[in-house]
Amino acid sequence: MAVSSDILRGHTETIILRILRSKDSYGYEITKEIIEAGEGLIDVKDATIYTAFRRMESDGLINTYWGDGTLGARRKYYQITEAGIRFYNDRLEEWKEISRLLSNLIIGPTH
Amino acid sequence: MAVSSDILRGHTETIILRILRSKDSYGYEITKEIIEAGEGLIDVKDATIYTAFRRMESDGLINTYWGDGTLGARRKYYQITEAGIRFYNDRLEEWKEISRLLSNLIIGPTH
DNA sequence: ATAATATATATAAACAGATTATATATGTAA
DNA sequence: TTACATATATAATCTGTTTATATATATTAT
Repeated sequence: MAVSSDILRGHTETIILRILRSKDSYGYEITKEIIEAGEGLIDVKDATIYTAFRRMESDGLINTYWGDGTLGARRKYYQITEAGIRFYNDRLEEWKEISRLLSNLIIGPTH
Repeated sequence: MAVSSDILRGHTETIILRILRSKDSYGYEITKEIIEAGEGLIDVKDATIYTAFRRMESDGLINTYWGDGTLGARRKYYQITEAGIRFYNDRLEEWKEISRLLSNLIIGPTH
């Protein structure tokens, strides 16, 4: 019963960066973390995360390195860059304003 | 200094329906109303509104009629349908949940 | 007068982020 | 040994938004 995928659109990079701000992580873990926090309402496809990674890496928002390949399926870790931190901070401030404006627009003045 | 157009994506129809819930309106007026409520942060192109109208009309969310064409530029008015009201109510409840979850995902547990 | 601007609608083509479908490979539990 | 969870990757497709363009009337400034 997940929500329209357009709802996440434009927030995917911000959410990934928020997670990477506290610790390095990898695609599979980030996907699970978003779905868990979404309480059954938010779904993210793995392909969305991996294509976002490519974009963010070429934009200089994240760096990447391979985890210890000797055990289990190999993990590719991502690390937030200085530019990524700045990008996140901008988007965070933006969200605080935008969420208020969107609520005004969606709920309206009668409520 | 408007925000990424992806932020609005998926909310456009909900916002239009919220406006039409209180009174019939037309494209130009709705566009101005959204931009004004957006306090300089939210921009919507007229083409976005008009293409949304087409979609919503074929989905049965709105009906249309021409305004009095004898004065000024002709206006095409839109009216919300019963299906449109139901659609809006669903999206409104959805937004109340989603905005909370998005805040969790974007701001994180440290704040 | 006439140029500029505001009001008003419409649509084809381009853009871009998300999904679908598919491929590959390892570890673990039944 | 079958099934499932873990783990990454990308080409093709989908879809809502933007860009660009066209058309037409009303008002304001020069």
